[in-house]
Amino acid sequence: MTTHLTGDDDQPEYQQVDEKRDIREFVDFFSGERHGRPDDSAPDVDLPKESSITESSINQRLTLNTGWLTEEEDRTVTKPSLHQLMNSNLRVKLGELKDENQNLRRMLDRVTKSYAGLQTQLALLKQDEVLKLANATYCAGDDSQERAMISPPRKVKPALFSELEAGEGSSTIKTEGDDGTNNSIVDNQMPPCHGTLKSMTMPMAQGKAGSMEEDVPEGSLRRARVSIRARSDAPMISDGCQWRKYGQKLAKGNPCPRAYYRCTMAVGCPVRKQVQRYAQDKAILVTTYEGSHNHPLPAAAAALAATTSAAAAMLLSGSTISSGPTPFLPPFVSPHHQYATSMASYSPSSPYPTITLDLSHSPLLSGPNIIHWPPMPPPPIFDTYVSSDSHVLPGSLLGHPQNSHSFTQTVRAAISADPA
DNA sequence: CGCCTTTGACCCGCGC
DNA sequence: GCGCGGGTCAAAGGCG
Ligand SMILES: [Zn+2]
Repeated sequence: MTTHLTGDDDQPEYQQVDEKRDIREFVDFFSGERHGRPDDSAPDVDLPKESSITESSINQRLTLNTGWLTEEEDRTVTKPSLHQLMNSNLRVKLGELKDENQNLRRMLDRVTKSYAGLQTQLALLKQDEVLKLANATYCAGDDSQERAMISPPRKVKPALFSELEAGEGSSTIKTEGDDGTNNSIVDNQMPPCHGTLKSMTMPMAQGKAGSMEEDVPEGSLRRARVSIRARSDAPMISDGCQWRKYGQKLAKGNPCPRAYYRCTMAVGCPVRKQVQRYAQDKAILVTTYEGSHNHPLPAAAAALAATTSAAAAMLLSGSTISSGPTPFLPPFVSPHHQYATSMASYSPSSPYPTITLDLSHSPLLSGPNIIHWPPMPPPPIFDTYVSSDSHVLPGSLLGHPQNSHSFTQTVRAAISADPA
């Protein structure tokens, strides 16, 4: 599991290099989106195939990603006079786009770095935990959770919960408690490196039965919570999993009821999630995930899981270090970072350590309803890069150019709510 | 017909 | 022991 990570030091580096390319494409894509419409229709990225070199390259990439765009442009630019006019316009636009691209690129860079850092931390934590926890609780497969177990009061029973609030502007992830949940599967929280892979590969074999020591003794108690916040109009976030509502209650402090969902993708899947809205700001949706899936997850779900786990890891690592009750930023995230892509905070409110990841300023999040991500994330370009030899999923999140893409997608997807 | 939501009852831990 | 609050169960009904 950690084998890969060991080399983290190096990884990030070339990752970046490779990433730059991807980022560029990525960025371009976004910029187009922004200028155009928020949604799919947006592909209007009207990059002309002007004369610039970069552009051509960009165009190519775009073409790869979304070929149709270019075509459209072609059509539009049929007339000569129009052509000229458009050219100038386009140039201006291009300039703007470039700027934006740069900004976005930087941001992405940071995000990527943060992510890499998280991964590293995760790996380290994992190792530590394994040693420490050896008997304490078993952390077997899951990574994310284990870090969660740092050393909270062990009474917590519920296991891992993560709330996800999607929003355009901000999203927060909280983690609390430790895991100890079961077997290894872990779904949501798993980092791509280990977890995802595992979960994907291993069917539900373990379900509940698999784990022996686990927590079952008390009756299915788990410990570890991760919460994510985002703003979304939709009632629920589309995370790639299928859920069945099994209960609803009014939270005492909140006029808005809290809904309880259970994963129905597999029969015995222990994963649950709760969705809640803020009374004051109904635009904010809080989704809490708990448990580990005992079945393979769709890419989208996996990505989200990875994100969550990363957040959890960050939280734990941070809490361990600073143990401060107040919000803190992970080491790898520069505080001054204007984008403040992710922020973790420790909440004293709950018995367990609670981490909050705040992506609020991340522009990436800003599209409320984007599309549903595809089940498998193989964007054209990336495919060529990665899918050929490595597992698309895990690899992408881990340390490939893709991961930035995946990450982003994850977030966006998370945000994009499902109009259920 | 299968899957899902709804909804009140029920369970359980916790504080008094 | 009691009340409270959070979480879950399961019957009943809805939907495609
Ligand atoms: Zn599941």
